[in-house]
Amino acid sequence: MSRTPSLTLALTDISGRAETCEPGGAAAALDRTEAEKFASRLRVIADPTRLRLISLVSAQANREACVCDLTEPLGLTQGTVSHHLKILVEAGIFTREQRGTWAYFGLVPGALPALGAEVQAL
Amino acid sequence: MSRTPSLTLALTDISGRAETCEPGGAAAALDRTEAEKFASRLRVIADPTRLRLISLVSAQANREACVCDLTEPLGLTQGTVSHHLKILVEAGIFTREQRGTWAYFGLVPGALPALGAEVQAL
DNA sequence: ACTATACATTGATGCTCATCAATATGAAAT
DNA sequence: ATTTCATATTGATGAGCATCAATGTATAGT
Repeated sequence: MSRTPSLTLALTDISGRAETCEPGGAAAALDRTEAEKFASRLRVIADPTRLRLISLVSAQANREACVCDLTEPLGLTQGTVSHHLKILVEAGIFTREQRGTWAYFGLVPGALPALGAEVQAL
Repeated sequence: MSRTPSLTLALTDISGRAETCEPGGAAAALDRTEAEKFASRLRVIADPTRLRLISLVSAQANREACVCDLTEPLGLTQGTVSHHLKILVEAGIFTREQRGTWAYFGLVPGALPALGAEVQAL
């Protein structure tokens, strides 16, 4: 990161793609590393348990939930749920806030819409 | 499918979700089978090789390509490329048209935008 | 200090799947 | 018919990963 940060890169930099803009929305073909990065981000939500976690938190009243709220409706071990939550947090999809003994997880605003937009831009 | 097909299910039936429409876009939590189906569709594009196939075909002049055009830029075996193309066709993302000895693959219009919209609707 | 609760981590296990080499299918040309 | 080219399929192999049981860590309450 040797360049001075710009204030105008927000919308065009979401995908991490080059700034070329062919008509019709088609950019140049993805190289190996670009494809691997995008695929690994998609793999985060390409899992039934994590999809259910996302929809469970969304359906929650406060838009947040702790592990103990999530382990029972999923029918999975507490350790497994904790594992998936960690993946979602590291992917920037979930936030994690510790309050006393509890850890509350919530959706990062705009994360999933951004991912969906990248799929549509393919 | 015992019901008479309706002409008005188009937009609401894309996701295969129930027709409940809570304010804020949050639907009820996905059950196990719904989540598995959605995840398996996402797994199709959560692969670097298939992402590159999609972008390669998109970048093609005629928006279509045969296997021999794709196997070299990917640096993979012909059998492997054929394998991924089959998965993309079965997922409804690619079309396949046989012309003589060649098989031409192209994008199904609207397939990826629909998938991206479902991600955004999470 | 001790106990109980909430969450994280570790190690092991089994399944899914991407990839290759090899072979099969099928169509076109000579 | 035979050869050649394009694609599909099969079987094997190895890597990634979801899951569990067990254990570790930290916080709150008694």
